Amino acid sequence: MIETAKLPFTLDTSMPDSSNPKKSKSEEILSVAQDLVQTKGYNGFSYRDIAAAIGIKSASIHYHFPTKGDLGRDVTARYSDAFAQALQALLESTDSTHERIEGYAALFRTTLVEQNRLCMCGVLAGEVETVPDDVKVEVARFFEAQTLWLESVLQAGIDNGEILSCKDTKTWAVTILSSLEGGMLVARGSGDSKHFDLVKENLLKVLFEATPQ
Amino acid sequence: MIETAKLPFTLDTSMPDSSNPKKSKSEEILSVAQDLVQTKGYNGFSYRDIAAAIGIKSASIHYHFPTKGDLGRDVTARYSDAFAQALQALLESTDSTHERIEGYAALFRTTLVEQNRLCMCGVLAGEVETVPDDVKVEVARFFEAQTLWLESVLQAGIDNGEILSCKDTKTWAVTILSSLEGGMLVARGSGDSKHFDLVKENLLKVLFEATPQ
DNA sequence: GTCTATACACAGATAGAC
DNA sequence: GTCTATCTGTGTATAGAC
Repeated sequence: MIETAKLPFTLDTSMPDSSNPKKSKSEEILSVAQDLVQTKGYNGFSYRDIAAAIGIKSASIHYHFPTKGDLGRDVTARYSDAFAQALQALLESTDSTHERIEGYAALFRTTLVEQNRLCMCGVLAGEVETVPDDVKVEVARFFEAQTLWLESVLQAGIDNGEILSCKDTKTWAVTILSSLEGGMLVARGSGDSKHFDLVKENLLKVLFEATPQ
Repeated sequence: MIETAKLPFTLDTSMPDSSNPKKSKSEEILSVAQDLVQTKGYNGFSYRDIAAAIGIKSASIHYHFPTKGDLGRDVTARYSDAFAQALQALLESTDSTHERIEGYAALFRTTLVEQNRLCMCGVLAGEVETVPDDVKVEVARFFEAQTLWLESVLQAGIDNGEILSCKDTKTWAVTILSSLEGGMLVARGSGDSKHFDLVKENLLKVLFEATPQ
């Protein structure tokens, strides 16, 4: 159950018609923009790409998001919010630290394997020098939120004895986040998503099996 | 000594004049292009940026590299070659597996902290869908070369008893590579390179201290 | 090899009709 | 809200003089 946890902001490219419960145009734009950032990067798409994908003209996008910086800021904040929501749901779905970390990794895996995308903020971090300040701030906030969530989960795992190897929750939180981000990147660059699975499995093995010293 | 190992392809922005032993124009262009890819991404710079940095006109770049795809391919291949050279030198500088892995991590750290850049192929992996096929191939080759080198180093460490925790060299090779790539990315996105150090320290601690089961 | 000049497509963005 | 039309800047790339 946890294994199949999905981020609740999957792009519904399969339902472009009116069968959806009337998703607003702004939401539609943000969905497409999110997909484009995650697959092509901030500098790898244009308003015209978004417009073509949803069947309007690029000028219309400016009505909803005056500048690309506005769109970038909003799409990143939305991604962070959706992620935070998924993490909260994950927290409430189980008390098991192992299941929580598994579920956490599964969020990344779903993005990579099922959506064929990367973590949005991982991509943006790679081109952070070229994005507006508003976007930079959102990227930093995302990573901080991720580590804080992981730290609290790890601390709970230490408290209930599930985790023996972790002395510094901050260190392990950053390690988990970095390994998964890097695993996605290497998998993408290698064209083989199995690389991500190797990293994820090894990471959890080490975290839960290592002997405290 | 190993700690301060440097990649031998640092951009010599400090020496733009003729005091250098006559670096060719093509090399100069490649140096600037490398810096730009590592800091802004493939889609985050233009021929004009390179031209401005070395004091010529963008049209002149086309004489050396007809298309941006040509430049992208060559700069990526050059990066891979220089990296491979550094890895070979590292291999010959010590027999200690620990020192080798430390030295390996130091290559990434130097890039991040002293050069204020990311791994070129890490950046390119994030926008791989937008780069020419030639570049894609080079990126994949880079990651494969990295894992192969790490595997051989790990195997030597197993053979001489330095490493006890590693049963599958492929798994650990990809884990090390991914952790360092991700650590760079998270550090960059967070604006705090200490995050990289936490990941690197934890990674080596786990690899060399973990108990075999 | 590097230049000027230029072509051409596309980028983000705005004005005003509907 | 979306359109057409348009502006202005920038992108890659080429031609031909020097």
